[in-house]
Amino acid sequence: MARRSEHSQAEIKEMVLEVAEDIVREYGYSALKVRKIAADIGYTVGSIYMVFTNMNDLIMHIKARTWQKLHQHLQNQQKIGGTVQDLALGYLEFAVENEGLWRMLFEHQVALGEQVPDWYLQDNQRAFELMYAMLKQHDQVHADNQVQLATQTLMNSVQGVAMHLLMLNQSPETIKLAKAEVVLLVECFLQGWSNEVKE
Amino acid sequence: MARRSEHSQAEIKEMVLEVAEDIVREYGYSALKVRKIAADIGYTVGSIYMVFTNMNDLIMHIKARTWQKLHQHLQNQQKIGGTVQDLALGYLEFAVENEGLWRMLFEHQVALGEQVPDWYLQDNQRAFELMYAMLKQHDQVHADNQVQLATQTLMNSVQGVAMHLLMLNQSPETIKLAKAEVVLLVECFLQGWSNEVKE
DNA sequence: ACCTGAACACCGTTCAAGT
DNA sequence: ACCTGAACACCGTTCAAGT
Repeated sequence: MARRSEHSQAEIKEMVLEVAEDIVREYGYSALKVRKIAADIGYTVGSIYMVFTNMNDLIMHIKARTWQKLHQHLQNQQKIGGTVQDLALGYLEFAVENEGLWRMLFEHQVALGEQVPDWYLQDNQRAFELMYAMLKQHDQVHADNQVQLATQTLMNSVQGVAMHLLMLNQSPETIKLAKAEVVLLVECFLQGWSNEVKE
Repeated sequence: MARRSEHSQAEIKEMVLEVAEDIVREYGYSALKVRKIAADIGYTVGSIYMVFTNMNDLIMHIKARTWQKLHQHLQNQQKIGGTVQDLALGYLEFAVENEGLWRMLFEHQVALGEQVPDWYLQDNQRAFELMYAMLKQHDQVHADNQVQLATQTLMNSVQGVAMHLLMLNQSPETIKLAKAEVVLLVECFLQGWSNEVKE
């Protein structure tokens, strides 16, 4: 036993992430266990601790990758002439289509008072960049930091609407309701924001 | 051993909820364990299963009580002439002051595809009622179901902003930022909403 | 150097056995 | 009828021992 060297450390790391994501997609975050991951990649538990310091580390990497996937999703569906509303609805769509992974972003939290790693926050922030660019483009009156604040506010709001949807049972009706909320949110917020007086 | 009858079932239930909330407040949801609860109330593990069917049941009751606490908090701080913004900032204030309990509302989720109990949803909804009343009062143009939609949208949005705050480390600066986001959100949303054309 | 798998401490839940 | 506490299955993590 031992010393198989069939896969490099990097390959094992990728395999772990891949099967872990499959588990979360299919059975949800609560079903994610080391032994299950080990069995699925054909190694034993100890191997996972060669490539991740612990479960928390592994989970943070999956969460970071989910933000990357969201960014990708928003980028892919972005067309010329795309609106802020399209972007917000794209976010909601991603959450619905990736329920398990998306819910895990919030079901798992660092312990009270613990720090979130910097590389994680970067991937989190990057998913908001497209919204910043879009607001910036359609606006002349606000300063950069005001656009930044509006971006954060709007994205966090959309997140809140999506969160409420996924806390209930997803159904065609609840999804329709969440979409209506996002549409109303974007519509009202943008109108109010563009009417804001310059300082 | 056994047959102490020092406390009624109802009393034990209340004691369990009380110490469980203390644990979550101080150490967070991840520190909530049956054995710890049992030790804190001076009973053994088995006793907890006399009054709750399982941990999930206990947790759902704590979460329901947190919504009740939020409702209470909003009701208490409501003055004559209070604005929508005051209400939204009151929500944020509650989340900051009750970080552990509030975070648990979202850290704990029912399993993928599982149903949320009805009595829980009722307590959740009730915390939104004050906002509905306030929007209704300051508005003449919208139909009831439109006011309902606006209430959901606004409350979920505030929730999203608060969630983002509590995912990071709470600090005077991040709290100030979250407050600014809530203020901007309410201001812009309300202005846009009141300008909406009647159908 | 890489990987195993037994061992450890801890977890939620059950239930026969005491009073 | 009420409550105990040992037992069970399962969990994340470690690390001496194999190749």
